[in-house]
Amino acid sequence: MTGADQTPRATPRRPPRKRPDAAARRQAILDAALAVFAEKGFAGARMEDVARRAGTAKGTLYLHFKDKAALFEGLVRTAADPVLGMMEAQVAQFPGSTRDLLVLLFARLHGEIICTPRRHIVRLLIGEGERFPELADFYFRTVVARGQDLLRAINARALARGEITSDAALRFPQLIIGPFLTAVIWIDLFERSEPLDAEAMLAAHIDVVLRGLGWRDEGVGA
Amino acid sequence: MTGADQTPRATPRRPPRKRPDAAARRQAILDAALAVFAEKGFAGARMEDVARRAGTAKGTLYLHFKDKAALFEGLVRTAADPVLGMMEAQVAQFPGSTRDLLVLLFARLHGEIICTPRRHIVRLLIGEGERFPELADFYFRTVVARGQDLLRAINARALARGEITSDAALRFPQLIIGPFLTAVIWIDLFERSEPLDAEAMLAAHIDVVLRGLGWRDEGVGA
DNA sequence: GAATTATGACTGACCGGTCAGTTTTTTCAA
DNA sequence: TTGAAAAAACTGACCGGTCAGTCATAATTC
Repeated sequence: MTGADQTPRATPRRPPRKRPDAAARRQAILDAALAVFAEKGFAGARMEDVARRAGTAKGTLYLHFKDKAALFEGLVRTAADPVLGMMEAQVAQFPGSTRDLLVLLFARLHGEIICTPRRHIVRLLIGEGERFPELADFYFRTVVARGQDLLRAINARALARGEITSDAALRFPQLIIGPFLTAVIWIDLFERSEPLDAEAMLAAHIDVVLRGLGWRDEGVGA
Repeated sequence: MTGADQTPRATPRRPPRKRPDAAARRQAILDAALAVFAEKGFAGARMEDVARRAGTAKGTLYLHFKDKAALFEGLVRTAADPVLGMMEAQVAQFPGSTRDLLVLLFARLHGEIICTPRRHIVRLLIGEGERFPELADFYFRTVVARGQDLLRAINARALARGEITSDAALRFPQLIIGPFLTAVIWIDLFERSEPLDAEAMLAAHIDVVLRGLGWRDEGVGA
């Protein structure tokens, strides 16, 4: 912290810390919430634990979020939005082959989600989604639908460039994202029982799925 | 329990018992538990609801299961075991092509899991598994490890028959099962937002993945 | 009538959300 | 510049409700 105006410990009633501004505090709450929700699930997470970890009192949480569900929603929104935005931008102006594009995107998914606490959000949503339909709907609109559009765009691009021949992934983008989901789940649940090299698995997935969609190295026109 | 010394005074024909026998009651509890856990999640499920649905009092539950976690464990065990056993038997003596075998297995997964309340167990496990490590370990041993062995056996068989050339699915059985998981999750969470024809998706998956693994229609030897 | 099985009221712990009170920051008149 | 009051931010004890698990009692069986 700021070393200049540190007050001596003589007066215990006086917290020397300056108040963080609203945005910083909100972010601290979200960070704490991610950790606690990830560890305990939605129902099992205690608001008091979130508060303690964020360095605030419980009441303060309710100045920033209406209730527990709103906190969770805020969590999903802030975690997913930047990653998706970045990917959309990259797809929109990627010059190289579709294979290189997929390699890049899965590397992003690996680095930004699988290897970070963000992956817990995915698993959390899966577990709690059915009990909170409005949350599942929100997640569908905010993340899933956008992700599907992204995958469809990639597939349409590959078809147009003559790199692949099958439209299966256009009809079922789930076929592309499935192993990523599996990896997220595996790491959280079974890593202790049997470690998984997610990066190698996703690389194998790209190979298999592209070949399965009729991959030709240079495309039809080149 | 020896058959020789039947109770002298009792009527030889068993009068219809008013109380259901232990096994039937246990099954009734498990059926009720599946419904309630599926709807509310582990933490949200109330033991009293399970009891009411099973037609017993709450205390009776504790005559059959030590606590809530033991009930959940019993649920996982009884739901998964028969399906896996059936599949193992089928794979062990299947005469036809690997494609036909995969079609058959995914049809089973569709009919026995995706289309039944059993699919909720999968989703439940994903959501709650990290909070109950011993449950995740149990599930891994009971279901996941067996499923992997099954998939590896299928892939080894296909390689041996010269039907495919890639060993990717031997190294990562997750690539085969991924879309099935995705389908389970999708149906529970997003069916309302965007319906998914799981059967068609799994059919497309088989096509893509077999082609991706280097499928040859007749195998090398035939 | 003894043994087994079932019951459901009860208990103790837990937790989301509130709010009266406290501390910090801002405002503004002198 | 000052300092006093108003506004804003924060706190945590508390409340109301929930629920897993218990156990004294009752019902059924043999």
